[in-house]
Amino acid sequence: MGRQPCCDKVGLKKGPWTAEEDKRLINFILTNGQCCWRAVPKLAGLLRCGKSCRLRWTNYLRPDLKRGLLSEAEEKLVIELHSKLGNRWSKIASHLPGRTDNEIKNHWNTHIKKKLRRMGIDPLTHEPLIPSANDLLHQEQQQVGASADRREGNDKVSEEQGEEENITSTVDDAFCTDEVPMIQPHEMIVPCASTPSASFSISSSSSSSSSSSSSSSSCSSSCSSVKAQEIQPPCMEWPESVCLWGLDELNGWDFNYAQGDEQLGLDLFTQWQRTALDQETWKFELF
DNA sequence: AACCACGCCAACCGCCACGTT
DNA sequence: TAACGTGGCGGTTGGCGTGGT
Repeated sequence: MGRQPCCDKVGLKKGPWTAEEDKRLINFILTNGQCCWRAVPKLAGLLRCGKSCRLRWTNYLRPDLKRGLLSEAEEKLVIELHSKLGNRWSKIASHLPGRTDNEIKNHWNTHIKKKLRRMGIDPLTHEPLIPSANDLLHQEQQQVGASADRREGNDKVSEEQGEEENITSTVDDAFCTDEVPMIQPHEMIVPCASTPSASFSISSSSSSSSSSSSSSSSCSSSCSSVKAQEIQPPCMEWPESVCLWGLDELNGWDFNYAQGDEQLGLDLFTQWQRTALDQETWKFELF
């Protein structure tokens, strides 16, 4: 039988997304909502497969994403959740608003794993590591070096260990997954007073990567019934991530590609730019 | 300045689950 | 119930940036 590829891969672009592609994808989703990923590239004028578009949106372009390193609290949460859920990154991500499974997975593999190992904890089982003969030898050699370091004044290793023992113990004491607040769609995008009637909310289907069922249900509705003309330009509070793109880039964007509702797209982005500008100003004031 | 090694992270790939026909 | 289509998930890869030599 053989499985069909998710899309016709011939002639499709791969690799890093360009600003222009991002523009098109964002504008398309702002205009039409998330629907039928397979059709998105065609409709948005992108030479990408639908899967790639979905990944780009959920992992990078979604307006409710937090950027930057995970905070200590978030890290604690990830460790605790991982001990309970294992490598079910999307489930873990659903407990961390604004974080994606990919991001958490990356952070786990690059930071947390190492930390846990340094603490003598198996990152897979969360049990204390049973060192092999080789490890013991290696450890012994390291301890000689470490004690030399300590003599120099900075006891980095023990400091770090102490800190992290603290982390796990506090997590064990205080944490309960049931108590983790889940961000609600309406909490991500705050309607502005100026457009109280705005019914359009992209967050309704993008609250988290685990909300697959809701996303598919919203898809069916937005696919069939929502026309671009019916959509009020959304008024949203864009997170900092959007602002980080820099105004020059935003101002340089144009939305004149063929399929879209050009005026609507323009309105949407004018609004986006304005909000971005506001937040940029706020950032400047902050610094 | 040039080279190399390493770490990080965005993106890809393949499999799976689920819904529809 | 089987076949198929689609979206989602988790593992892996490769490009890029950075620090060291």
